[in-house]
Amino acid sequence: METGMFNLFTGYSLFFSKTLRLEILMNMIKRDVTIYDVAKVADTSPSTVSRVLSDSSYRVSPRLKERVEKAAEQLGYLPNLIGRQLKKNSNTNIGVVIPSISNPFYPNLLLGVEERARRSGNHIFLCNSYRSPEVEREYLYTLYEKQVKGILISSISSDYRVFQDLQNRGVVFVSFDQEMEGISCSNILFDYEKAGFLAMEYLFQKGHRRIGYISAPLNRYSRIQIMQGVKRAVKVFGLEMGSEYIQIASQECELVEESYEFQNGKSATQRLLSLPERPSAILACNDMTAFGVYHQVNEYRLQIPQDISVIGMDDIPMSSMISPGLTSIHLPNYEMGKLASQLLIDLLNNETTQVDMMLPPKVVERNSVRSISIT
Amino acid sequence: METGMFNLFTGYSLFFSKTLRLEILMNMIKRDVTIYDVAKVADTSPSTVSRVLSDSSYRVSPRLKERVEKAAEQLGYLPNLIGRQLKKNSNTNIGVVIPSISNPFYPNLLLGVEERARRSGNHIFLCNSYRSPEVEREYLYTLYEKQVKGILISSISSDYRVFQDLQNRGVVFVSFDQEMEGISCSNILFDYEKAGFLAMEYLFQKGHRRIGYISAPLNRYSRIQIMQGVKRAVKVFGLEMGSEYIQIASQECELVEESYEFQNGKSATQRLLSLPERPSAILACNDMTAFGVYHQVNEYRLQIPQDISVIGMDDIPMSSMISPGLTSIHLPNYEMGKLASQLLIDLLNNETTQVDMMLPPKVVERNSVRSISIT
DNA sequence: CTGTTAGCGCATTCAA
DNA sequence: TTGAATGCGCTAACAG
Repeated sequence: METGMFNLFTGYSLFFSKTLRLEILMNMIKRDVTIYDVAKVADTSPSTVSRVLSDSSYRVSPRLKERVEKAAEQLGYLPNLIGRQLKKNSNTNIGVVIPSISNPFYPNLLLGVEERARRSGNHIFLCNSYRSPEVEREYLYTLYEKQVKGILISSISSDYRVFQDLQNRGVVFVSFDQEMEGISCSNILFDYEKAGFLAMEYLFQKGHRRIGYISAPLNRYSRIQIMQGVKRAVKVFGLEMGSEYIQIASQECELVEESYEFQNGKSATQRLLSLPERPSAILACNDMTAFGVYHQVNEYRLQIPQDISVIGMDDIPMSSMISPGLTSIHLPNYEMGKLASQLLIDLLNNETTQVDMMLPPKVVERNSVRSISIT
Repeated sequence: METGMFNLFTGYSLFFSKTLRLEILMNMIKRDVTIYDVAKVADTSPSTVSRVLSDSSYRVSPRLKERVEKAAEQLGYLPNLIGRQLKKNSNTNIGVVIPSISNPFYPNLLLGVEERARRSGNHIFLCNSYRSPEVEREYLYTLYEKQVKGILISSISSDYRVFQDLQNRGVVFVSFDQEMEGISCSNILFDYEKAGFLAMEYLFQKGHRRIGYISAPLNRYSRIQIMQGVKRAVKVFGLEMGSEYIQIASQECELVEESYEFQNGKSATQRLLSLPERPSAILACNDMTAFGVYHQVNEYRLQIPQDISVIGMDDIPMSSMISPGLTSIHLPNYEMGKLASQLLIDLLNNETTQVDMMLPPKVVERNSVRSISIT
């Protein structure tokens, strides 16, 4: 066994073999092992240990390198990333701020974010704002205090001073699914206008002329855009749809969002089906609302799509499981998550500059729309 | 305007008014403002600033305190929590490790975790293991390196050396939904055995005697427990159910879990409906599987619950939106999230010791089970 | 009550 | 190629 006896200039090693020294050390420390401990065992300096173990590009002789690695292994050394972070003023954490993970729109998106972030060693702070500007604001500042440099956000706030402030402090934002007006940052959006148009076009091509549209309150980017797409389609295809066919929920408490949208779908459908001239098809502003339509149609003892056609938007996983399968406009949220994550990381590394992205929707055809032969 | 002219012992303030000093300072620093900057402006020492701004219990005179707060405000000071963390060797981050957030079982659970964590200033690192032991392992070690002291986990690994190692290093684990065998940590579980029994009991009381049970592969705590509950019910109620009524999927690729479960529900239903003596009711090991049952029953042009009854488990949000509403065994996952979070935080604060919790299921009655009059 | 000082763990400049 | 020294921002002895 190689001993430290020959290392005349290190006090410890003069008397004890390396393994003995190791044991003494390990008994002495209840605290975590640091590069100093590793240095002691490997008979070198902390700086060298740092060079070896933080895979810096710095040259270290193979012999020493090996000694350090062995010592680190023996001691079960794991780096303290907080120390590194304080020193380097950089980290591998990103914040994701969304209204609520319980909205089925987000899990897949988040999966995309995480998948991409993980590949570059990044971790995700998940922040649910619960649709409260105060909670959102609080989270953003805490993230900043935790030195998070990059934040992915689908904001519900309209007070952009917070973002302005944090941007001035160096935080990089990428906004997704919601447009951030009045502030300059990268946006990743679905082309909701096109989505609205596409849905109407699809129905038109299937022979539908009297179409009901059900929307949640027009207080968000997505909803406003869809509405515009719908209106454009009405004009382009020369549909004669009175305003009674456009059901926009009045703004209410949306605390439990999913159930709210389901209810909205139900009640709006009730109104549409009570019209003197029933629509032959209903477009819902999202799938959850479409499920409300399904439910109400069912209560009326009508059949989808025989008696009435339904088309949704978002294409959440459930839409393929329900009977009949819900035809829906697919918004690629997993891809959006990946792109947003990628973009943010690139921005943080100065590998790109601000960009806006627009993701195209596409129709996913299932069994909830029937063809009408035009007479 | 109060000037520093009278503070004879501070070099700076001898010559400049406070506001001037402030401006000079703010121009000089492009970097973040620290307690040293605040101290300079407030004409005091960093330690005093720290005492004031980190709401320590330390007494500081009201006058000085106010001066410090004003200076901090003027400078827009925000604490660097990394510095604090390095010094105190403690933080307010907790890790949550789950198979995949896209499984609709988890979002509400996570919401509970986060809700509770937020109240104590904690942040959530979300880690999806994708059902890969390697990914899980990697995440756990990175969390440790980021000095996360508490981890909530629904583990898919059976190699407990990782947990052992990290526990030795001081990490506190709370396991939820999956039992961690061979390792000593707090567990929060649903009483799946009871849930299985309850479902069967409910069907029995509704007059059902020939019941089909559809399970995913018996490779997890939950599934094994449910199976036992089902078997106990069969015995207790004296049901004569041949093994052909118990459909357990063989172990396959479960990569896209939700769609897998849906498919499993479909194919198992097909087999059950082909039996010479059809079951009058089907119990599915979770709601997603039950949706598969719905789908297949629909393909057979049969009606739920008139022709066949269905009962699920988990009570995911979708179950109340589908038609007919799916009767299901409710497992309180939001509450589980809150409890797990609470427990972990208490453990970290040494305010409690290791405990196991068992959360009771309960039946949520909707419209997918009919009463059979016994002849 | 207030200030001086040291050090948490690490990376890096500088000197050897 | 290696090591000594410094400081990232903060808190907590300790001294006054």
